[in-house]
Order: sequence, then C-alpha cells, then structure tokens
Amino acid sequence: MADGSPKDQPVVSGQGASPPPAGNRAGTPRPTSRDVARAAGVSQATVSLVLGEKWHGRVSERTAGLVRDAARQLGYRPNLAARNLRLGRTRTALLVVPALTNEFFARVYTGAATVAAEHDFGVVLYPSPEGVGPAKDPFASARAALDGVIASSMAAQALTAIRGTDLPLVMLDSDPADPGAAARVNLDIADGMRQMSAHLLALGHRRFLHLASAVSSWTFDVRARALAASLRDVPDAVVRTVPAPLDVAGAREAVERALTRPGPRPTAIVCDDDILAAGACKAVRRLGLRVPEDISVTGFDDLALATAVEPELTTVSLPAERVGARGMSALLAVLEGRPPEEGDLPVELVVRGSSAPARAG
Amino acid sequence: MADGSPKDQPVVSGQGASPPPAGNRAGTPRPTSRDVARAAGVSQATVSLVLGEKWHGRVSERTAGLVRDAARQLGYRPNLAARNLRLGRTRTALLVVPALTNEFFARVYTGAATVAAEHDFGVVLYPSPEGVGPAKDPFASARAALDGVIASSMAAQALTAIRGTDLPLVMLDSDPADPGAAARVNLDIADGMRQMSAHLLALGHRRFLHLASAVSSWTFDVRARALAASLRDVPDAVVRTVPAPLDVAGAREAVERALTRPGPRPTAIVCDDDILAAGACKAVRRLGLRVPEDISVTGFDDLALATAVEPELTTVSLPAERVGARGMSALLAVLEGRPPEEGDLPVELVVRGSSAPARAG
DNA sequence: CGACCGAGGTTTTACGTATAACGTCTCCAG
DNA sequence: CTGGAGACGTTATACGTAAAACCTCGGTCG
Repeated sequence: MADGSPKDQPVVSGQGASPPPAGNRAGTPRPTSRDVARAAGVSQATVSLVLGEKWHGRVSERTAGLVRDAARQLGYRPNLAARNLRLGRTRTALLVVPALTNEFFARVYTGAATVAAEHDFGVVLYPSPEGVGPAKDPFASARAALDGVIASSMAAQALTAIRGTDLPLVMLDSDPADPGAAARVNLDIADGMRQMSAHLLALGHRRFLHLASAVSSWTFDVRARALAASLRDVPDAVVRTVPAPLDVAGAREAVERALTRPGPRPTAIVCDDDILAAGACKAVRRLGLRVPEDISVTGFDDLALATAVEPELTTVSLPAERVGARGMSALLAVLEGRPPEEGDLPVELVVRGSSAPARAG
Repeated sequence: MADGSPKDQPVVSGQGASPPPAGNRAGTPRPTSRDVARAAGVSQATVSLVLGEKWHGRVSERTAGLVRDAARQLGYRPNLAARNLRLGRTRTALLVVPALTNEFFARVYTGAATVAAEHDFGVVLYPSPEGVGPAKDPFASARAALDGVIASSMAAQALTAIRGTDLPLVMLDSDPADPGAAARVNLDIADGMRQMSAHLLALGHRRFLHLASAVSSWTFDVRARALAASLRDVPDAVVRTVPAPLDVAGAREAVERALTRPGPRPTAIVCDDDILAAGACKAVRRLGLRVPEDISVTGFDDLALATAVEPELTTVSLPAERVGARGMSALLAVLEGRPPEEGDLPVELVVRGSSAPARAG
C-alpha cells in the first residue's frame, strides 16, 4: 500500500533531507495535518481521526502507526486556531483577578490552572485595570477565544464588561445576592471572623481596633459585619474601625495615627488581611509597645508573610488554591450541563504568636 | 438616512424586539461578521474592512457608520479563533515561569502583560511543572496558538520542550553562553552582589555565611561567583556556602544548623533571596542573637517581604516589572524583524536595618 | 445469486475571518 | 462618444481542522 508507488516519495522542499528530529528553522512553515497525511500515505481525514483518538474500529492498527510515526517525524503540532474554529469551543477559561502580586490570587490561579490542566483546559489571566494599565476590555486583552469566565468579586470594574456577554460566569467570593453568575464559590469568611473574635474574647480582649481594607468589596464587608455581630452580645466590648490601603506602609501609618489618638487604647487589632497585620505590628512597635504582650494583632488569609514576620501571625487560613480549583470545576460543570458543587469552603483559625491574653487594666 | 425605507428594519430572530444592549441569552449563537453585514445591508467583506480600520478611501463614511452601528447593536465581537487562523498569527505570547506565588515572577508577568496590552498582545502563562502538576507539554497546557515564548531560565524543565519548536524564544536571566535564544534579558546580578559585598566589607565584616538557593539556576550561580570574586582579594575574608530550599522555614532550619556548628561564627549572612533572609533572621533570633547587632543579614530581590519584616532587609532591588516589560518588547522586536534592545538591566543596593557594623571580636 | 454488512478508508464540507481580485457607476477629458 | 480613472463595494478564496457522508471490496447469509 504505502510502498512501490513512485508517488510515495515525501515531497521535501529542496536541498537535502531536512533533519527529522523537529529542528525546524524559521521560514519553513509549520507542518499541517495534510503534510502528515502525505508523508504517511493516507488522507488528511485519517490523520485527524488517528491523532484525535477516534479511530478505533475505523482505521487499522498498522495505518494508525504510520500516521503517528509521520506526525512525530515532522514534529507536527495541531494548529489550535484552526481546531478552535472548527469545534466552536476553545477549552480556555478567563480568570479575572485584581492583581497577581497579591499572593492570595496567585494561589487562586495555581489552583485553577491545576484543575484546568487535568481536564485539558487552559487558563488565561486578566489582571483587572487597577493592576495593569490601558486595557479596558477584558476580551480584547485576553486575546484568546474563551469558553467561560471565572472572576473575583474584587475585580468589580471588569465585571460589567463581562456581564454583557453570554459566556458562563463563575464568581469567586461574591455577594450571593447579586445576579448573573452561573455558579459561585465562596469562603466561609463570616465563620472565620467569628472564630477569630471568639479566640480574642476568650483571651480577655474587649477593646478592639478593626483595621479594614480601604478598597470596598464583599469579602471585606462580610468581615466587618461578622465582627460586629460577634461582639454585639458582649456587654463591654467596643470596636473602632479604621480603613487602610492594602500595603504594609499604609497600614502602619493608619495604625500609628489611630493609636496616638486620645482615649483608651485597644488591646487587640483585628486586621482584614495579613499584609495589614504586618503593618500593624510595625506601628505597635514604633510606639514602644510589644506584640503580643501589650497589644495582640491578628491577620487574615494566612499568606507566606504570616510566618515570615515575628511574631508569627495568628490568622485565619483561607484555602486559596481550593477556591481556584473549585472555581474551575464549577465552570467545567456548567459547561457540561452538570450542577456545580454547592456550599462554602471552610476556613480555619490558626493561632500563632501574635495573640496573647489581654493585659489587665 | 436610516429611516424611511421599509428594508431598514433590522431582521430580528422572532418574538418581539430583542434587547439591543447585548444581553444575549445562552443558546443564541454569537453573531458573526456576516450577521452584522446582513443587518447593515452590506457584504461581509465590507464589515471586515470597516471594523479592521482598513476602509479609508474604499468605503464611504456613511456605510462605515451603518456597519459600526449594526455591530454595536448585535453586540458583535470577532471570533478570535477564525481571525488567528486567517492571519496565521495570534498576537499571543507564552510566558514560562517557575511559579507565580513567587512575587518576583508575578511582577515579571505584570510587566510583560502591561507592554503586551499596549501592543494589542496577549500573554498566557505556563507555570512550569515544579509548580503545577501533570502537564508535561507547555504547548498542550497553554492552549492558545502562540507567536512566541518568553521563558525564565529557572523553568529549565519546560525549556527543552520549547527548543524543539521554531517559535522565537526570549530568555530571561539566563546564561549568555547557552544558545537558542532570539533575545535575552538579563539583570546585572553580579554587580548587585558586588555592591552588597562592598557594603558589608565596608562595615567591617570578614566572616560570611552565604545562604544559597538549593535549586540550581544561572541567576544563583552568578550570585555565588560574584560573591567569591569580590572576596578573593580581601586577605582575611572567609565565606561558607549553605544551600537551602526557597521558603522561610527551610531557610531557618538551614541557618540554625549552620550557626550551631563549631568554629568561628559568621558576622554576616548573605542570602540569595529575601525569603531566605527572612528565614535567616528568624534563625539568628532563635539562637538568642540579634539582627543586626550580632549578625547582619542581607537579602536579594527587594520583595514586599523585605519591608514587612523587622528589621527591614538590606537587599538588592531587582526591577522585576522591567524584566517582564523588556522581555515582551524584545519578543515584539524579534517578531517584527527589528533588533532587540541590548544590555543588562541595572540593579540597586538598598540599605535598610538588617545590616550594621560587624561586632569587634 | 443478490442483498447486506463491516472494515477501512476517502471526499467533502463547514467553521468565521481577512484580503486579493474583480465589478460597476459616475464623471470628465480628448 | 470613448476611454480612463477614481469611488465604492462585492465575490471568491484560503487558512487547518473535525467529522458527516460517502465509497469500495471481500465475505456471509437467506
């Protein structure tokens, strides 16, 4: 079949045999499935069947082998643009997050990418405009053709553009009330904050400073509400809220200002975030006080930072990778018409060195 | 203009007027350029010309307006898969990095994505296998069709797969000796380490512990060589090298072991990385010593971590965003046949609180 | 012996876009 | 009144793949 005929000679472009092991010099156009077909002595359709693993019972073992060999020889890789066009699906999801330099979102990405890879999916990122400059349109920026979107509620600006689309949308850590999401993956933030306040109350703390994120977002609102709710029934508990930008220096300044104001000093600083907590610790020490002996400081997120500083932070550990993984799983479920998994992801209080019993008086 | 003629009625699919502002329900297939053409009463080619901004002198202003209106009405977005197939280019680059949870690489990505967005390019990530699980083939994982690759030399494993390709490759922070890169973006790491050792020598330090990364890579080799070279001419200088994993806990353990060995204690610990330095600080204090009074500790990279810990780290500031930005610019240059910008990016010693004069004796 | 069947392919088509090649109509100079 | 020459579009085609529909041929069964 494949031998004897004079037409079986593979048509090489010119001077000498090209080196079989892939080493394509630029200028040589990439081999297509038709080139593979020619080299294997079969039709292009057969190549597609074999390489797509759809050939069982339709193509002989022998022919399939020939095709695979030819593909390997030529270093064939399918043209994804063509494949995507043909199939009308791209197996690619867009992940919209505020900024990757925030370790939490880097971990969310990692989780999403891991699950995606297991299902032969790709993840392309859109760090929304606060992070990266001029691109207004997520879809222009993420130049890939997309099957769906996973978006953090913190990337509010980008969300409106996405809503104008028929793409399935999975929301991360977002208000269950707002509509338009095909699925939702939330952390049990309120429970985390409840555990934290219970921990501090048990240590005898009653005067709290709540160092809150200046950027408003659902997750941060939940923290504030849960803290307030926890303290509502404690007679002598008092909490003051101070907003701060999400960086160490800004947090430090905000806390320094707050602590030098007249009136009774808080004995514990509850922070919305580990970064804020790191800043709070620095502020406390700048004022000549000690953490945790004079003032306890607690974080939220359990980033690498939490165990890098001293004392190590008492914080609420959030399963960031699981958020991303579950977000991707939910999107896959939606795309396949299955119901996505329900229920909030649990969080966990981690007690370390930055919290201690309140000083008497 | 648009009214009066009975044919001006837009052809809507059926029951009642569909809400013009985009709200596509799922099930309705996305409008194509042909749909826009039909709605505007022109041919598909004209739509392509107008929306591609290639129409000046070939299409009247009036017609162009009609096309744009129709496109807006239908919420038309071009099918990128089709466009990519047609053009044979995708305006998408692959960025290969070891792990995004490392702030340095998150910043590299940010820089690359910013420049890409300015040139209407996309960036898709491949966090190489040490970071994410089962995907062996970068091209299978990054499901996009690609125009080029930007790769950190730290993602060694993925590089071999990429080399078998004719895609233009820009290497980041890599050995100038190894071949196969169309362009290269390097930091002047050696100069950074020279500045650092000069700083410490000026403070009177002579006995050094070099806390090196356990993962081997060109950037880390350069640090070691530059440190050794700097100390070569200093008569009484002595340096011992200890490898450590790139996390705080591992670094702490490595340093604790090193410092409890018999023999004269180093007065300065030079770390390959801020994360290692944070661990080193913790080790020093665990042994009852102080930073910087008893032992100076220095980092490398100038991550957010460097100013979050106490004392703040003396370190070498690396322009991570610029690395990414320049990598992307270089790739664009290569793709357009222009020569990429040459020369290493400068780095800067930042003196903070973790380094101090060596204790006498 | 004719109809049917399965094995092992091949031919053909469609996906949506960009653009080269090709009309058509009007206006104006020779 | 003929022959360009713009101005303004249209028709036709190709990109590479997946898969539906279709062939061919030897054997089998009624």
